[in-house]
Amino acid sequence: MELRNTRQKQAIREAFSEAARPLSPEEALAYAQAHYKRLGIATMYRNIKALVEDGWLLPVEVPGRSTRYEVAGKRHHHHFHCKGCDKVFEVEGCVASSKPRLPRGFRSTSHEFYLFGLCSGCSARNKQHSKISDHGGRGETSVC
Amino acid sequence: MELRNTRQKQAIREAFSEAARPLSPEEALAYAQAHYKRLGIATMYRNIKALVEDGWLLPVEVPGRSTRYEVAGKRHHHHFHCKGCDKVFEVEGCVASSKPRLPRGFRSTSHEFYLFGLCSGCSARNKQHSKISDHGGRGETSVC
DNA sequence: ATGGTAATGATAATTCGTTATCATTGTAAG
DNA sequence: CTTACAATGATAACGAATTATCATTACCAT
Repeated sequence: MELRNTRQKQAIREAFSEAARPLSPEEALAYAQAHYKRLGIATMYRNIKALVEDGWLLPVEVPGRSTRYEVAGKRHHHHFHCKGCDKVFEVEGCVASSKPRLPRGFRSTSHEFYLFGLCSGCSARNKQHSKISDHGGRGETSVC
Repeated sequence: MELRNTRQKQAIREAFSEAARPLSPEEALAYAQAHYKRLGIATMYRNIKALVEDGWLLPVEVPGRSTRYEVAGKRHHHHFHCKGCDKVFEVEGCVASSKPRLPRGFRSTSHEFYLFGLCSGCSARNKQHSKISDHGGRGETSVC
């Protein structure tokens, strides 16, 4: 398997490379169809599965949303989920220092940090059309 | 609606109060049936929905899992998801200080921090029966 | 105690994301 | 150029979580 190099596979890899943010299968389909119009959703699922097994893609599980996928090998980072357009973005840096105290006997092996809010596009759109429901910061976020 | 005080409703509220951790509808059903045996799952879903609307319950969305619910009004905290038993626990304290830098125009309104690993029960069980797959810390967790 | 009706319980139906099926297509080895 | 068969595309099927349906139950104002 995965021995023939099809236009579909190329289009799918290009989609994830270009996007530079985690994509859902449906989102990836839209991006990839810009490269190869007749691409089907089944092929997208099949190839995502294969690319994850190959280690080329990594699943990104967002709370309350379906799984997104991003190209593997990036520096440690976290994710921002836009409530407006439902897109997920990468966030550079990390929530350094502090170490949460776990109850006795608990062993933690990994963690995830998510930010929620409005991306630049939705933030601007929101500001134009209504004055309410925008209580965000200004490029920075206080953590707790 | 929500004007009659049934044994089912009492049992459901007691279940969430006693558990002191976020419960899935199925988990909550098991707890509540200790108080009222003939409780059905449909009633659980109906009441969870009502209690969320009332603000008595809060949804807790865990990456890659179905939604859990916890009683509202608690101090700021985060969650620990046990890979062994799939239960979600509360974690006191927070990942203080640092502020991730967001791209221009992004506005963040909230955040979530998740820890993954093994709870005390699963950790002990794991240590007994096999020596592998436990690379956790000792009650503390380095963040990044 | 009685009765109107909110609430319940069993289960059918729905939704969403994903996987399976299978006839057809097109890559690439010979 | 052929040709085998990996891969695709359309869509059916699936599984899990949740919601809808509806006959029955039981809360509580009277």
